[in-house]
Amino acid sequence: MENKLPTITEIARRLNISASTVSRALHNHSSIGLRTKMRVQELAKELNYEPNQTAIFFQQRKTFTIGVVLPELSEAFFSAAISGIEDCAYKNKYTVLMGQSHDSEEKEKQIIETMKSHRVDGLLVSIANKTNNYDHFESLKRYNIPVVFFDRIPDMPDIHYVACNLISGTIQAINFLIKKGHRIIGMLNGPEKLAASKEREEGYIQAMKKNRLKFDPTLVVNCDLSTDKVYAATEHLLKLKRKPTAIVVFNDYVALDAVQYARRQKLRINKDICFVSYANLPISHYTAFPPMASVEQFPYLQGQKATETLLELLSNKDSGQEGTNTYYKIILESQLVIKENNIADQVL
Amino acid sequence: MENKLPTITEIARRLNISASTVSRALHNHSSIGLRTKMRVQELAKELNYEPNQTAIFFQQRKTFTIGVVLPELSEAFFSAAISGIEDCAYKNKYTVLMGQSHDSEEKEKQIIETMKSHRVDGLLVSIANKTNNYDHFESLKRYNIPVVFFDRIPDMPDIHYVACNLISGTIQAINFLIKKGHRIIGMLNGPEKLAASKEREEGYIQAMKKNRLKFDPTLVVNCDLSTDKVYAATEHLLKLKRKPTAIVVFNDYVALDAVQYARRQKLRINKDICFVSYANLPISHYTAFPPMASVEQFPYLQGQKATETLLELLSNKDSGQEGTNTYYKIILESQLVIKENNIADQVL
DNA sequence: CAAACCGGCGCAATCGTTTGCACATCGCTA
DNA sequence: TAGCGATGTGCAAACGATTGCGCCGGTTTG
Repeated sequence: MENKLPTITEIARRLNISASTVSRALHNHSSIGLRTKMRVQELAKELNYEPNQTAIFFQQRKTFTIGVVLPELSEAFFSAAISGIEDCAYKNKYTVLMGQSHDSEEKEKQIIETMKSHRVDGLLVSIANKTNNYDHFESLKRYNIPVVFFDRIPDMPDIHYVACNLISGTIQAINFLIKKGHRIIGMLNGPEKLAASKEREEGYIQAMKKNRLKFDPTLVVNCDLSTDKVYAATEHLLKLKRKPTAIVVFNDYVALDAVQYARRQKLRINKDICFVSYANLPISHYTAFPPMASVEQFPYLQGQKATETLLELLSNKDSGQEGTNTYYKIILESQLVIKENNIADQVL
Repeated sequence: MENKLPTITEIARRLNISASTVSRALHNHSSIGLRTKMRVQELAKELNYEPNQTAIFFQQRKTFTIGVVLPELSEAFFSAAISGIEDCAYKNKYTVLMGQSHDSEEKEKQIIETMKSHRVDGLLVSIANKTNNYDHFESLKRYNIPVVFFDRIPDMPDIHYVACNLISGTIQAINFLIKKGHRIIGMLNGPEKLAASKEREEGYIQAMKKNRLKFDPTLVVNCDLSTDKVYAATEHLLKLKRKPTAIVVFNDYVALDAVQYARRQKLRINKDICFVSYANLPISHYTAFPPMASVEQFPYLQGQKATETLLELLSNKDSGQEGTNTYYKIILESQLVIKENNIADQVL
């Protein structure tokens, strides 16, 4: 029953020709006679021949596989991103090898090792929260394995990346709040060293300046994104003497927790306190107190663009012209989405 | 700059010994002298040697890769499942190749082909909604590539699978509703041919019987899960002469839409009409009108169990004893989770 | 008529690793 | 001194596909 997969040699044996002829026949090589081609292709189909990719990978030093390393598959942002990655890779006949770092630097390193030994052609990486040391990426460079970072970008020179410009989105968000009459606006930001956090703060500062409002650093708090810390950070903001009437929150999940906290304090959402956040997750449609607006970061698109970029790097590499020291830095503009039909505004 | 990856042959050349000795030294083979071992391992470390997996895969006819095929990566259920799969695979030194069918049979077939040619050691599959024909799975069997299905199980004999027993969960759900005083209970079910739909209906029927209530088939409607169809199905149920006071809905997402529809009809949720659903998604905590209860299906655990099962099949295969015609049919019990702290019950 | 050419095909090397087997060297025993 | 078992190492085949090169026979060309 052990149905051996047919090989090119087997076909050659049956037809009394050489393996090289079979190979060329299957590739429609011009130097093979029509009769032979036909015979080969017929038998190949009959035997259900399929080339052994592992042999080809080995021989060609190319696996048509890209590795994806990201913190958490079950987070909506990343699952949308990987969906975009997989779709794009699939269209280009690449497959996707996956690993999640769970935000641990150690695991990230190990995954990169595994992927390297699997000889992925290239990597897409969204780095772990806790990663401080970037040696493992440097080593990839030495071995000429291209990497495109997306969303969570390390602070390294000479890298390719795709990211969303959060500055513009943040400015839009602040402008929106100011137009609504808010003057004291807090920011519940993520971990300080994330570029994403820095951009949010940068946007915040710029927007305040443009609106001729004073930038008050005490209104910006950083925290990691665990529920406890979010509660604490929200508490901190709400207990300030200059108490904000609106808070811009790191993302929709965090906003849910912040809202939760505020409600426990008997604050009326959208009256006593307003929230604006990032991500624009579809679930917000259904939540009791969605943020008034959310900055869309287009994860699917980011995944897609990152994949396209990587594939381009790979094709340049194949065609020999590698030395080009240009680095792709692709910035998507974020986009503030204002929520209509806020359920909380409706009658129960 | 083109830093060639070091090979076993390179190490052998430098040390003036043979490649086979190097190979054995690196594997700590007992027949290699201590001195030689040391020298080899030292140089290997110095050169940062890493075995070329593609060569090993090729040689050993084993890739330490499992393929995962599922409908939609960005759905919470599947992203949790794949998270479990990846974690479990990683622990056992396997990597995960991914493909999403987007519920298309055609794409599912193509992905299976790709994975076959990538020589994955085995597959984990949750089948596409629209898959009717199972030939592509039969062919895997012929080639002795083990498959473990999870969650969405095809109606085939002699397969391995991991699934959640929804009957018990459904019975719990109905019992819960009956205890709350409901007598006319509707069911908004998924596509008829899904085993998951059948189980829900089966549970519904059993629960009604046990409670000595008449089973009224008109109270059960099937629909695909698009928003439009859900609206239509909800409308249908709510316009019945024997109008239900509670509805058991296919999953939390669908429940959100059903709730949406009911509210547009000015129905008061949890008063005029109650909902119970499946999945127990964390977002339900934050939604305005979460179902009163939800049947947890443990996606992460399912992924994990499915992976463990597959790995066991693989290790049996390696140790030669394949013929065993036993099929793993692993059933997890689902679990009704009753939502406390229903936001809708609270004061705005 | 010889030379050049070309279509059609096979030979053999290559990729990096593993592994069965043979071989050499050693000390030890009978 | 022959024989033996360890011990340590190398040889070579194998995995399946690709590809540069060369060979053979036939046709065209000068």
